Amino acid sequence: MEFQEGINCSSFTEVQGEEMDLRRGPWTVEEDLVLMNYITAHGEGRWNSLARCAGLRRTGKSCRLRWLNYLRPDVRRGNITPEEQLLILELHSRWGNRWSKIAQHLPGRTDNEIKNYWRTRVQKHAKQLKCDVDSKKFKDVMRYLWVPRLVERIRAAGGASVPGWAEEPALGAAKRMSPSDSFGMQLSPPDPVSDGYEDGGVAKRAEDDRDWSESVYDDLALPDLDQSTWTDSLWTLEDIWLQEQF
DNA sequence: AAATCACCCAACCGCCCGGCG
DNA sequence: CCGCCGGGCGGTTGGGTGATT
Repeated sequence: MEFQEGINCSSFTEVQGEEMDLRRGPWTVEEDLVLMNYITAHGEGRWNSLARCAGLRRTGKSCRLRWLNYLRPDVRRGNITPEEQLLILELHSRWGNRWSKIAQHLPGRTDNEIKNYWRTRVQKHAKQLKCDVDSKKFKDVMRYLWVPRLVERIRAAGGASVPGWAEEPALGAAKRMSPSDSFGMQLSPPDPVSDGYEDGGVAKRAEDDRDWSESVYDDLALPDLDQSTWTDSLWTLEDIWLQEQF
């Protein structure tokens, strides 16, 4: 891959651009280097001309995506921490699928990563519950089972698995979302030992994804109640709790 | 050991919006 | 006002990989 940085971009005509067959698919190490070097030297923006001037046979969009989602120096990768999960749950409940907006509150995480997390994990749990992620049923399970459990995991881990950042905002979110410990407990949460959360935070996805939802949901005994009444009462209690807090 | 399955995630696609001539 | 273009966003897809049979 030749590096075209020296070429005057204005002389790099549209015709040449059109004649170049654009590459697609996975990025090579060489392409990554070219892109990083070019952005280091010239900054980002103007992605189409950037792609041309850097000598990359990629669309501007492709370059932008590669930079933002992968090459940017401050990009964090790896498992989503419980703190981050908590924030995602809370912010999604507030803003819906506004992934970029949500990502702004999770430093180093990209909208793409959060979106992937939501689709692969959260929606899967909803599927296991045979309901929609937007349904009351799922929101209740999230709020009264998932969130308290995440809070517990964060506390058990000392609440600082992401030094300097996640501790406060995530627990703040937890406080806003979780009515109270005692309230959570009244709902007879499942035995943590039986559903894969006893490992003290050594997050193995298989354990996270173990089929907890059915047994968990059975514990709630929802089918024995009129569900709308049940959920309505939960929301009411939540409102009361919020009023008490603020 | 091989085949199949399930999952994850990087990358692409299509749409939309705002700026500009 | 209109059309074009760049950029951003959410949705979707397909390859890679690890788990399971």
